[in-house]
Amino acid sequence: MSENAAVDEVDDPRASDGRVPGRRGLATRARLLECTAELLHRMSYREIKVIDIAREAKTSPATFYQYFPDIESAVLALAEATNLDTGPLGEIVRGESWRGKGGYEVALKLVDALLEFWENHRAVLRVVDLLVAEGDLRFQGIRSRMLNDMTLAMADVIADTQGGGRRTSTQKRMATAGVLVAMLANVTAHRFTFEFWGIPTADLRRSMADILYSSLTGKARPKG
Amino acid sequence: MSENAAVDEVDDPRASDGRVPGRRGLATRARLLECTAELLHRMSYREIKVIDIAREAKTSPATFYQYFPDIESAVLALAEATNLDTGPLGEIVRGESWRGKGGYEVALKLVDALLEFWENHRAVLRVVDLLVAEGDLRFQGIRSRMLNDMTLAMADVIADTQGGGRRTSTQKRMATAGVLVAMLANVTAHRFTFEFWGIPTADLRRSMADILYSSLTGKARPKG
DNA sequence: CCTCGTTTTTGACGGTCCGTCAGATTCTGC
DNA sequence: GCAGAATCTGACGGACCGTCAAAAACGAGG
Repeated sequence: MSENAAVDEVDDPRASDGRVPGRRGLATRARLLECTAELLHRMSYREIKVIDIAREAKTSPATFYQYFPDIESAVLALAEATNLDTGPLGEIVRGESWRGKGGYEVALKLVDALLEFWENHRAVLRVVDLLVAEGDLRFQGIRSRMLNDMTLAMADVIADTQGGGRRTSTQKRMATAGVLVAMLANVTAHRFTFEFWGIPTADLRRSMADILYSSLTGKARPKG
Repeated sequence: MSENAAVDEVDDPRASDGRVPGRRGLATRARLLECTAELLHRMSYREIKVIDIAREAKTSPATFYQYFPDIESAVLALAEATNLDTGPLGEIVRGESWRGKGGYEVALKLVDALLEFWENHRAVLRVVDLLVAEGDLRFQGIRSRMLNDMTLAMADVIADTQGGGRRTSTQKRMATAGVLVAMLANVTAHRFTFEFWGIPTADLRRSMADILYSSLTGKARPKG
């Protein structure tokens, strides 16, 4: 029930009293989202209080509650509003052939694109991951939708390069693709942790490409 | 500074006023930890309040603060106290040969052991992951120590089965091992998410074993 | 078993942030 | 420039926090 309300909230933003906001209201709402994004860059999600957002937006806490039931919902709306389009990543997977010697280059390209994508949306993605970890289904949904395209593309590559669907079921290919995407997303997000631990990003990049290439094509990484 | 205080807290539990607790005090402290663990099974970490733990332990909030500065520290102590020994997992990696046809069986065995390990410590590990995601270095440390053995073991396997250290540097092998461990830990932890998404654990298990096997040995998964 | 110093527990309090509501303020069409 | 709708806000009760001084429980020595 509360979940449905939140979903509606995103599609058709209503004020807390059920009326549809007009120009001014929508502007205020947008300003609140901007300020939320701004604060996410400055401090960690857990530290952000409603009063902080209100102050930043030069308004009062009560106004915040006019548009969002809580901070989580505001961040949800922000994540929906942010352009988290991984289409280009899916296209890298699909658009070039994984067969032959060029395949490994595609793997590297995908890893690089993913690292860049993460860098561009660091602030929002960090919170999305966090709330997914907390088991929030709404954010689980955002994350799934975001990565779905890439996963499907990878499953296709597996079918293409390995037995064309006769040797493994669609479901098994999806499992492998899902595991790979989870790996990529997780390692990318924790790049800093690895560096702190003494593993440079360059090596990480190479390792991810190796694993990707061999798991998708079924062949060992080409030498060199 | 606050971090050092917390580390000391675990090694040598002092009360908030700096004195060392006696028998009765230590018993109370232990009871508080038990109750924290109990609550972690019943409700999500975020929902747990100091007053809940105090009520459960049949004491007052002030008593809680006598032994822990906050809930996070109590959970930290709990995680330290819980036996999170992944030694057996490292031994699976090291103890049997990955060469030849038996190698794939070892991969399956490791994945199974990991799934079981997670199941056994679900409540605590979930919180550890959560707080790592929030960037807490103390929990990062716990997690690293926990998975370290397995990572080193995997790096050794790579050296053993692929070129004996001449073809790749130690650092690169550690990067690959680190990525693999991150993948295993992450997928294992989110098993439920995958199932919700329509991917059964059986397929996940198979995919992880495939990726493990091919990445560690450099060979494609044996047929059958 | 009483006394006294030490350890442990607790009730009570001031503070922060939450979430709500009724009334004040601003807008908009006429 | 007025009526009614839309938007904003000050003020409040409530949950939980973290602290402190004082009460209670303990236990060693007489």
